[in-house]
Amino acid sequence: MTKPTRELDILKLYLAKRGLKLTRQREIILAAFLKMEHVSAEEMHWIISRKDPHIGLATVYRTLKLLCQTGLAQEQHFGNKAQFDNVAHKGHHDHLICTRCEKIIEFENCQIEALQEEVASRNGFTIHTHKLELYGDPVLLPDGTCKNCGRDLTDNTRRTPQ
Amino acid sequence: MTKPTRELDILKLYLAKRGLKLTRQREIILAAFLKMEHVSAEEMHWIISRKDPHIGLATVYRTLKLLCQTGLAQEQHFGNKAQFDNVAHKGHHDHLICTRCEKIIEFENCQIEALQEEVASRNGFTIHTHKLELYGDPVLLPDGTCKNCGRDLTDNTRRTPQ
DNA sequence: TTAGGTGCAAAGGGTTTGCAAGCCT
DNA sequence: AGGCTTGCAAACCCTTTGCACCTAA
Repeated sequence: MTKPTRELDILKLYLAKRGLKLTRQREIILAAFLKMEHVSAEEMHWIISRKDPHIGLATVYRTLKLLCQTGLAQEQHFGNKAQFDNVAHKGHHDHLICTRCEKIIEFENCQIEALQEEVASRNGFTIHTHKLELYGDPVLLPDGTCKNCGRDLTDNTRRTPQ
Repeated sequence: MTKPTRELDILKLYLAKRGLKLTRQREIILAAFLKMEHVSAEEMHWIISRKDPHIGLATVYRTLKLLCQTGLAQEQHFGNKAQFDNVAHKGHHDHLICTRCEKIIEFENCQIEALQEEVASRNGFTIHTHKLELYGDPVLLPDGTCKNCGRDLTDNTRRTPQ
């Protein structure tokens, strides 16, 4: 039904190992998930509704959690909403969040990670995972439009850190 | 009623400037807040219930948000719960979170912050604030007790990153 | 055939809001 | 006195759960 991928194999293996099943819904959700950097459950629900309008939101939640268990996804909370990151494609990364629009830029920086390890070991811990979010004001052009998204942000209020 | 502090002055000024009022509830909550590094709304509600059992949870939420606006507090989300950090006392800091118990260690690291600025400016942003959480496994002693909290953690499951 | 999975709707937990009564200034 | 605040309860939002009906293996 879906074209075979390395990620599908990972999922199949995970399921087989514990007697779980590969369903049509899981295949559809995985395929959609692999096409993006990150999604919230509701976004995913909306996206796959075009493939099959009968898949329930609960199934989306259950499947995205499942993908986290396989290591293909990673859950991140922004405020009170959760996002699921596609780790399979890009590896671990951090987030630079625009405080004026909804844009989220992903990045990675080895030097920062190294310093994190240092802090942790100084405190008697080994890092298992981490989360770094930078909340930034975009540089605006003279006319008040955002250099990044092009919108006029003169009067916008800031998005607060979460 | 409460002993005067620099923080109380900051709050008074903020309120006066926009025609808001200093109430008994706000004084009680601020005084309690200044004694701790961070609190959740429910913890705060419980703590001040000893001073006045009639203060509602909604008032606690409203007041903690107010403290964020004054710059005395900063809201941080851990999973689906929010914590309010006492910025007034310690300045900005990051969190090292034990994945085995509920312990949260606060730290700050200038080198990491400098690298963050670098990442942001490379992407056309100036950092307004940030959030860094390290999720770590504590070093266990030979008998399986945690070097940090002293509890036996042999069989515990991990706390997941949020 | 038989776990395990699904959809739906209801329950949950944390946070916010509407409103009448209460309190600062 | 007038408007900001409060407490209470209901509303909200996102997420999880219970359950009878499906479905992969």
